[in-house]
Amino acid sequence: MSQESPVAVPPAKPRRRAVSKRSLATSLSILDAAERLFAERGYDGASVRDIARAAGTQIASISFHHVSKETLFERVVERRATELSQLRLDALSALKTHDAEPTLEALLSAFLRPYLEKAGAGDPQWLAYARLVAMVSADSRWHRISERCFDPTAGVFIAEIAGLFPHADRPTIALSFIFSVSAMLSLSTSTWRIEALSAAAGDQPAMDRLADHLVRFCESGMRAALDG
Amino acid sequence: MSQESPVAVPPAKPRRRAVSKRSLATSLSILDAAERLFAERGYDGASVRDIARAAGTQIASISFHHVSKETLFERVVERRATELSQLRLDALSALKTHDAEPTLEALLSAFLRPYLEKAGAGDPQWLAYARLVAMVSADSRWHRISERCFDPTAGVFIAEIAGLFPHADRPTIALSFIFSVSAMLSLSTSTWRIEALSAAAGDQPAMDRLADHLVRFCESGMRAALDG
DNA sequence: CCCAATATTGAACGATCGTTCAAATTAAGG
DNA sequence: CCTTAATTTGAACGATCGTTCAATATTGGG
Repeated sequence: MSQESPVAVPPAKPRRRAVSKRSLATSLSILDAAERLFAERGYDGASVRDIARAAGTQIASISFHHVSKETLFERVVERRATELSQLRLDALSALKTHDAEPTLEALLSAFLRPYLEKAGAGDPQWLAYARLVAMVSADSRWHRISERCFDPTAGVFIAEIAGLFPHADRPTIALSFIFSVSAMLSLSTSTWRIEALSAAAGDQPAMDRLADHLVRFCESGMRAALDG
Repeated sequence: MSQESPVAVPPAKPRRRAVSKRSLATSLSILDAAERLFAERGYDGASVRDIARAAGTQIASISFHHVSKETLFERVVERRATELSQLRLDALSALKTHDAEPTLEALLSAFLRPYLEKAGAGDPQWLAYARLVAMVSADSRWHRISERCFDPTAGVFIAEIAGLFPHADRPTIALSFIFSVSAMLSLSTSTWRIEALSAAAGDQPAMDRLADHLVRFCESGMRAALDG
């Protein structure tokens, strides 16, 4: 309201400075630790103190870099979701350049395989990620994340599948698609994963067999449900 | 160590008394409220205070009737698991009296339909239950519950299916079975359930179509995965 | 009906939760 | 190099967590 001096006030340009390498490393290690602990114990089961300890920082750094626990969770999910969506859409466009009409198996493969390959490479962060997706899909609390991160890409593939089954209505196709996605997620969420998946992690042939099994299951299941 | 009086001590028989009707009602309403809140918010997300308030009792009554939050959770899961297992095994034995060799579709139907019929009857408690099962299956913390409540019955059905596919090895059959179960659970855990399942609850024809769709999907998926 | 076992109540316990703050430290830009 | 914004630190906040306790009320059995 009052001016302390009559001199011309400089436009007060708050110059932005580049982020330091250390700051970026801190922010990243928090995301990694949060991803691991959220996947292990769920959103409410993982405390920001545990996350900070696992990341090797202070709890206050989490608020500084990621605002709050809730936005931290959203950023953890979003980070890999965008990468995974890109891989799926790339696989889809690669399909559409080769053939005029992709097969159902090819479409399902384009959607299902990118994650399985990431998890099969043995990256524990990717193994944890599927459990996060399952949590987000199941909890209405995270409905916003689901809409923003997963639904658009799923919609593209459902539309493609709809082209192959002109006589099937959209809800029926969507239902079959949900069956397929949940079967994929079960590879990471079912407890037996220790003896099957973890043994297959880094073991590419075993992971390939798992992926083949899944694609064959979903392809045939869909065809039976949509042809009738 | 020291005897206060030399008189013969009576054997101190602590006579058991019957539980009052009110006490039983309290214990039940706690189980119901816990089932609803655990399913809505997860184990860590639901507080015993919220559960007590929803049940219309005091928090201390929860400890009195159900020891701790952890055993309360176990009892909530166990209650319907035993009922559901019985329904499934009954359906299986009914199958085996009619035909010498049940079909794959009949086996899957015997396993999958009992829950869908319970949920389809419109009981919100049964609708919530599938979300609990999904939580238990995904969280290694509840591995003990899973082993005790779900694995035995699943093992029986997997053994039956193995009889139909003599050339398929057990792990492959188990994997296909997990795909099927996760597809069934997705009917309750996927967020779209509000508009589809709840609308279908009480609407028997719609629920029947959902169940038919699921059984057809799993039957065909399994056959494709196990025949190859 | 009376007594003892059972059940409910209301309050409190210590522990941990997510968040916030001022002070200290680090590093980028002129 | 020096200034200053960016970042890290350690401590503290109020709120809520699961559990426990003594006191009170209720109920079944003789």
